[in-house]
Amino acid sequence: MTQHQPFRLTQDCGDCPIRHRAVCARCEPDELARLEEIKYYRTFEAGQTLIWAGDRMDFVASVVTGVATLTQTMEDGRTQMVGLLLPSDFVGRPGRERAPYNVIAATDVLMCCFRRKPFEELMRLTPHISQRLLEMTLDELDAAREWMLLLGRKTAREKIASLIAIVARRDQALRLRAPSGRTVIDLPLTREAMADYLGLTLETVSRQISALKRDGVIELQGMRSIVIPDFRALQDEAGDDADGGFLA
Amino acid sequence: MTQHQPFRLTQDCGDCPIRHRAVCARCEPDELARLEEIKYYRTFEAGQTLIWAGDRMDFVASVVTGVATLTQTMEDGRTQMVGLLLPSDFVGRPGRERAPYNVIAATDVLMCCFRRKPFEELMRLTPHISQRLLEMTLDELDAAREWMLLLGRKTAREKIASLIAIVARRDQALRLRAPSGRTVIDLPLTREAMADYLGLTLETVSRQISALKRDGVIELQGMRSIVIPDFRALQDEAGDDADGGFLA
DNA sequence: CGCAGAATTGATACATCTCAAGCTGGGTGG
DNA sequence: CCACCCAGCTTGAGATGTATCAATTCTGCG
Repeated sequence: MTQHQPFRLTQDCGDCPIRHRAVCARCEPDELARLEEIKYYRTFEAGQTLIWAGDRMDFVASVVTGVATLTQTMEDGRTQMVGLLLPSDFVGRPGRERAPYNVIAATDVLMCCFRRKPFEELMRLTPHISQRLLEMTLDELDAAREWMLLLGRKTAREKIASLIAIVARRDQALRLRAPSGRTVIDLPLTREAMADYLGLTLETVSRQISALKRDGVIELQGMRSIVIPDFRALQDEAGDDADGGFLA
Repeated sequence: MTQHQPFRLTQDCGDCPIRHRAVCARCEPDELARLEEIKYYRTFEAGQTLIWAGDRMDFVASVVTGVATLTQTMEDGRTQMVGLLLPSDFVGRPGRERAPYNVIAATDVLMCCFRRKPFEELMRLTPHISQRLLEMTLDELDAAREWMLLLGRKTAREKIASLIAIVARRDQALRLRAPSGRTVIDLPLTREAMADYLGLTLETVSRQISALKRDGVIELQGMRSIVIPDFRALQDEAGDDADGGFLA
């Protein structure tokens, strides 16, 4: 399991690993100070459900470390993941009482939380927060739409390649460098979780990963770590435009 | 083809049919006056491409009447619709130079446009606009996520039923009443456009529509008008939760 | 009337699902 | 320290839903 990085729960926002990408990214020092007053940290264990669809949402939060999934379920049990929450992503929606999706920790997760009401109040006073939130929501909408193309039109092999490429890009974005030649990523999802994300069955996921490995597009290190010998080759398999527009 | 409703291009915002749902919905009279100064109307004919993916976006706009589609295309021609723009929907993204998707008029369309720079300026001054835009973007994100469930996990029959149900709900929301027993909707999409929305082929769309008709779930009036004898029955076919959470 | 784009319908192919049987690796207790 | 256990993974064989290819048949319109 992924370990928490050592992280004091009295962490100063200035040292926060997601400071430059999260909802607080645009805040001036005084605004940050006000956020700091109302923030509190919570940790969740891998596998734990943070939020149940339909529950009251009393807080909103940023993912600091770890990975969580947003999941939607039909009555007969069919489930579709509708979002992958990586460090700096925002959870919850100001102005909405109830959570529309299940939020599940894929690894141990550290969240930076704000009670909803005070946060909404603060949003009214500090436009930098709502500006940044709008920006992030628009980015998420773009990501959701890219995912719609994947779900509607890509083959199983392309879907797997796309998932790996997307996680690799996000991973590297946090480290502020673009994925290049040899890249190693941590993909903390079970085959079943990947299947739920990609609209496939876990057997098909397994077969396609085996095929990509056989063809030398990826290598596996243990069960969760993936080596990408040539990122461009992976991107070709994903069927994405060559000029892969990474815009953040 | 759908006709324009008679609509003076010097229309007063107070009489606008989308006044209470569009990006301007929250504006006070003085804010509205400022918007009114910079707005201008444009019409587009059915079939026309309003915006090409990759083009500069010099304006943002609201759909006043008509229907347009947001479309994403892969190099080999596979296409996926990622959004259906109905009256009151917003097009374009403040702060973004280039359009990420094709926007195509499905019917004749009337748009209420704002040049991007002045609009962005106005957004900074009038929080009611950015608040409303955030709200609308969050709603679109929810819609996109509902669509991800459809694309990833629903059968062809459920997909068709869902599309009809969603359009019926949107249609009735504009008229401020919920779809009940007998409902008639206008679905101005070709079979091919529906296929692109649903991640199917046009033949499969045709077959499933025939099947739903055979089973009495829907009736066709001409090529574009659909009668829904019993909305609940349609919703069952769509596989949606019975308590269909329509939240706007 | 006749044309062209759109829709329907049929026959067949194929990708993915389903069901089922092993395999693997890391943790546990004797 | 090793055998066992079990969740997660892999692989196989066959079923099935949707795509593909190919005719027709509608429908609106010049």
